[in-house]
Amino acid sequence: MKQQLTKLLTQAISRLKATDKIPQDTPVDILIERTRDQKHGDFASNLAMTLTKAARCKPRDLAELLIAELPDSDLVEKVEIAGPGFINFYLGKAAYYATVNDILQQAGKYGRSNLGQGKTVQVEFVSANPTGPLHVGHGRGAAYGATVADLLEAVGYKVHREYYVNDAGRQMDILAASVYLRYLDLCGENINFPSNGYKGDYVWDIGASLHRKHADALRHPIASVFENVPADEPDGGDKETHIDGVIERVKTLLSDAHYREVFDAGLNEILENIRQDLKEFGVVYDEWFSERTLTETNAVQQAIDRLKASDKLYEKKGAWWFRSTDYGDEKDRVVVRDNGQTTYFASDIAYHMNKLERGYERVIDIWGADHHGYVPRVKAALQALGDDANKLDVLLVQFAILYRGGERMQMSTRSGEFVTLRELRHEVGNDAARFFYVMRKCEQHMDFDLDLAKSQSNDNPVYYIQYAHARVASVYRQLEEKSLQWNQAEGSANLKLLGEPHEQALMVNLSRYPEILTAAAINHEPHQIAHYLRDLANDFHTYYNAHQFLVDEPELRNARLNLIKATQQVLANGLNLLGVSAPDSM
RNA sequence: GCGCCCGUAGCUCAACCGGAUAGAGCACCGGCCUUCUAAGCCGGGGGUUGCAGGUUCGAGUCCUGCCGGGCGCGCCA
Repeated sequence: MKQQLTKLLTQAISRLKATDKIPQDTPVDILIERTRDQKHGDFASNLAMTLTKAARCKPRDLAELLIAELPDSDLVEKVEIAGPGFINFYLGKAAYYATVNDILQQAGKYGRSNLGQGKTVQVEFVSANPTGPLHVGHGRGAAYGATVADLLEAVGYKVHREYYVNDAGRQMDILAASVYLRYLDLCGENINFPSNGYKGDYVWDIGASLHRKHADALRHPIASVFENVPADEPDGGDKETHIDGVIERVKTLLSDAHYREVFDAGLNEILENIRQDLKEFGVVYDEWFSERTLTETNAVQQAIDRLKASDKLYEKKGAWWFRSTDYGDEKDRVVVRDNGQTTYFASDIAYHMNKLERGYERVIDIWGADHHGYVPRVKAALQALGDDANKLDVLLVQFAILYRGGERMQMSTRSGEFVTLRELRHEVGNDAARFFYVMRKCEQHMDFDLDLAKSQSNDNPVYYIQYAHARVASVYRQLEEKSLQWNQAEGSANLKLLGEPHEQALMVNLSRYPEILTAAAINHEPHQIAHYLRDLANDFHTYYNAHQFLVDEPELRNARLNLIKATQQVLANGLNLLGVSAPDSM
């Protein structure tokens, strides 16, 4: 509808330009908005006000000129000037009857578009280190990322969903060492577990499966594992150097193959756990991209060489630094340490280079907000490599802070004291969790009160929306029990009988859905869908209470059945985009 | 100290590239089940949009400076 009105205004403008009422070269950006208040009609444009200066004319006078040049349209019933110079459009009822028919015809496709024209976009999200189960913080990234991806797909982009697996680096070595120590414990060794190791129960489990498979074959005396290792923190030492020392010893004692086996036991079990967890949450990926393959295929070295060749790196104190300050970063960043090892950042440069080499026209990274300082250096690297950094969008998701009993809960993976995503899902359900996570803008901090979500789950807006969907299904069950049938054609022919204010309001809201979906997709704002659905459900419940649908007159009955079927369809479409089920009974 | 995000009703949040009288839910008060599911509906009270300036026809929204909260500032990942 917006598009059609825009077309009308465009024609009016060009006619005014032709008569020099408006200078020919005036740039015109037509903005049409839904009105907030029915008194102002259905749509409004501020065009006359924005063109005031160029036309040297009062807004209201200009608005009058515009309206005079507006072509006729059967869509528009009335046009008025209001306030400081708004042009208000009042649509004829036929426009809304058409909406109901559209919805029933297009069904699951209603609201979708081809705005993206099949352009490829990669969405990378969650990408949590496989050092432990996903916690509730990751859950927000998962729900948000999955929905953003689905939204983009709904408006015509070709979407590739990807999880970047950090299966290399020090954190993974710490995990491997932790697993090995738990294994030794099960072999009967007496372990003083490092304060910086991973202490979660899942590490015990992995150690146990290792022990089931190898029995004592990988066992070494604990004394040799801690031989010459610097003291741990409780003993007056440093926990970082202590754990690094332990890792060194474990690597020395075990053969490469055995170390790799311990390492992979941890990695694979945790990754499988994450994969399953996300799948149950309705989050699936096209690709799990391994950081390790970047090293193995020499991609990291190639990226470094490329930067070196164009003088974007320099050597200082034995390390190689990237000149990210040349691109606006706060300081230069190390890519190769003085010990010869490449940094995580080096892998990330190679990874992002790889993303663009794969030909995506747009790349979206969804990160936790704590990584925001990282954005400038990644964009800097892309620029330095001669890529277009504007192809990359980094969306930062603020933390979800979990409260239980009014107390803020710790979410440290290392300590093993955290609420997992799985626990949350089991506690409040997948639907509620998915919905809650995307109810707020991603840059909003989120307070997630577990007690509230659990004890008052009936007040959860997701049930309110699902209930509206189920109620429609129930009406159709009643219809069947009364041995009546829904005649859609008859309903369609009698939509003009839907003159009640509740019916009008419902139809107006149904017609908004495509606009909401478009806006939510291009702005990466799933919460717009969530709020819209709440609104639509409200319109339906109000209507439901005010009027009987299964009336005796078949014309009116079928018209109403068409309307509520259309409503149910839009509710289902929206819920589906959010990864929330649309049940037929509750 | 520097950088990024946030500050809107008692609480949690909306407000469509700046638009008309800033809106919902929860909580609170009062009504509605003999009729398609009361997980619902109707009505009510609730606001100096953190503070102070600025930009303009118009500012919750943009700019500057403060105040308050979160996060980040490693040859960790």
